[in-house]
Amino acid sequence: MPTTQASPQQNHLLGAIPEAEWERFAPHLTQMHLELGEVIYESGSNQPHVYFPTDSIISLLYVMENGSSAEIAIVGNEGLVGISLFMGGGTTPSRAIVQSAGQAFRMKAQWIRDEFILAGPVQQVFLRYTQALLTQMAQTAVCNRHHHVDQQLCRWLLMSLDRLSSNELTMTQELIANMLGVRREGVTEAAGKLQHLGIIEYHRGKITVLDRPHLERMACECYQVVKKEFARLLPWDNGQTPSVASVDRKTGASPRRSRKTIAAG
Amino acid sequence: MPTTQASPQQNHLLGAIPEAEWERFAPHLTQMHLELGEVIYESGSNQPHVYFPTDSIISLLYVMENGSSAEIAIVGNEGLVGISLFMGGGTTPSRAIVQSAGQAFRMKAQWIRDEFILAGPVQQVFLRYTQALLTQMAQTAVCNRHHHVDQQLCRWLLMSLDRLSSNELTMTQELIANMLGVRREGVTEAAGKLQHLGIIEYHRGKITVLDRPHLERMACECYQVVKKEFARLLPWDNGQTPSVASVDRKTGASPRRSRKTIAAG
DNA sequence: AGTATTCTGTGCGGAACCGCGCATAAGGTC
DNA sequence: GACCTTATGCGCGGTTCCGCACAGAATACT
Repeated sequence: MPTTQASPQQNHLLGAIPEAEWERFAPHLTQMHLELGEVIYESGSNQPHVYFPTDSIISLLYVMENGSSAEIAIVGNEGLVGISLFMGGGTTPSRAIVQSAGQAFRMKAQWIRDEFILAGPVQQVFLRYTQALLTQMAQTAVCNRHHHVDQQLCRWLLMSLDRLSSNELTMTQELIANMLGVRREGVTEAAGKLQHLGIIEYHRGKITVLDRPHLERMACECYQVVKKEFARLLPWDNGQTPSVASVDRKTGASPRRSRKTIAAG
Repeated sequence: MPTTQASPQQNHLLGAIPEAEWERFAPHLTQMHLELGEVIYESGSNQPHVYFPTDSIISLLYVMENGSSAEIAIVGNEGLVGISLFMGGGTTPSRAIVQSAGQAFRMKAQWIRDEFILAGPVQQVFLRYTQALLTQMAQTAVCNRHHHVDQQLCRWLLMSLDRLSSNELTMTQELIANMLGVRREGVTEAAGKLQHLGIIEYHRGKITVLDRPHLERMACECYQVVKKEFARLLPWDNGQTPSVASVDRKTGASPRRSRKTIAAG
């Protein structure tokens, strides 16, 4: 597996860390390749690292006693996995699993804690992200209650798409079903409809989105609510255009600086 | 309406603030009476205060475009309403509404921010609570996905009960239905079953819990998951016995101090 | 006391999903 | 090319919940 060199700033949270803090922060980052299906973090166990995905996607999901599961939230290059480390709990009841293979940077728990305790800009950025994540979870609850599988599939595809640079997902319907917490056949049916409408196209685990605007129209309001809240809370991160430096607004985060890569893991 | 004098420490979060910080903190608290149905906070609007319920209960719920709603989380004397103030966002997409009338203390947004920015024990306590709240939301999402109305009603009754000192709730089935995001008739049916089993008894908006252990057995695992996580994250708050000083564990929170009441609002 | 309002109970048809079993087909492997 | 594994398609009966309509009963109002 080629461990491509990636820039830490491809993760928007890392990209938002001001120069002064970055000097302390960067040396402790290690690049990782994350495999599809890899369990980054198991429910209730101590989490030794915080992960900052660049082109990978990680799902937080809860697995019930009877084995069925449901996705709580999804994390890509806009966020990080491991908030319990700086929030104080150390563990969470959910599992973190790689939903789309790719690169991520990670950092030892202690370094994060040390930086966080300084209560500087890094803390502010992480807390804002935590609130955004909270909104995502809340909206997932609402969506699970009120919306149909068809709409939820659209929302899910869009959220995954936002966290990748391409319009193609590598993901079987079975896995999507596990994330959404529904039957595989339910996803088959919903995906079939979308394919007939010419919105997506898929073959054995490869889903290509052909008509994104249409997909957005078919999704429930939940998608937009979460997206807007992320844009509001993390204004430097304006979704679609990750690597373009954007104007900072009243957050104490300074603009991009020269890029440098970090030793690969 | 009799504005009974209450002690701020009846709120477990306030009760966990160490003496030194308390000196700064307490003078800015004002006691309030909250009416049933009162909207403490409206979706997207700026929130001028943080609320610390003592014997009131506040629900966070999201109201959809079509008017239907779903509860995201529930806050009683174990917590606070208004985390977005110190998390950095200032607003949230959800509404906060009084689900059970009673007393609460509140504090101006700016005072909370000032205290929070000191990054001391108060910050630690609030962040731990935020993580607990996050768990509650996550579990709500799971519960909405997988569990039946019967089980959810049990969970909801238990969670409300935990936040009150009595075993009686003032709450119509219609309101419960709005919280759970289901039909009123669904709640009628579920509640009817519980009544037939002798677990609860209700008459026009008064619900009395007769057999709590049985209720717990009928609830889904979600209730225990959230409860345990609260106990772990907020160890001074051991549920059932609010006003008993308990051993502190590695949280920087010191034991109870002499009680004093604050000017009523 | 009489009336209005609110809360709860019930029934019916329909929609969305579930669990299960099995058929088909697309790729990988040798 | 033959085989095996994996992904997707489809059908069937059953359950849960929805939307709607309406009836009875308890409380509030005047």
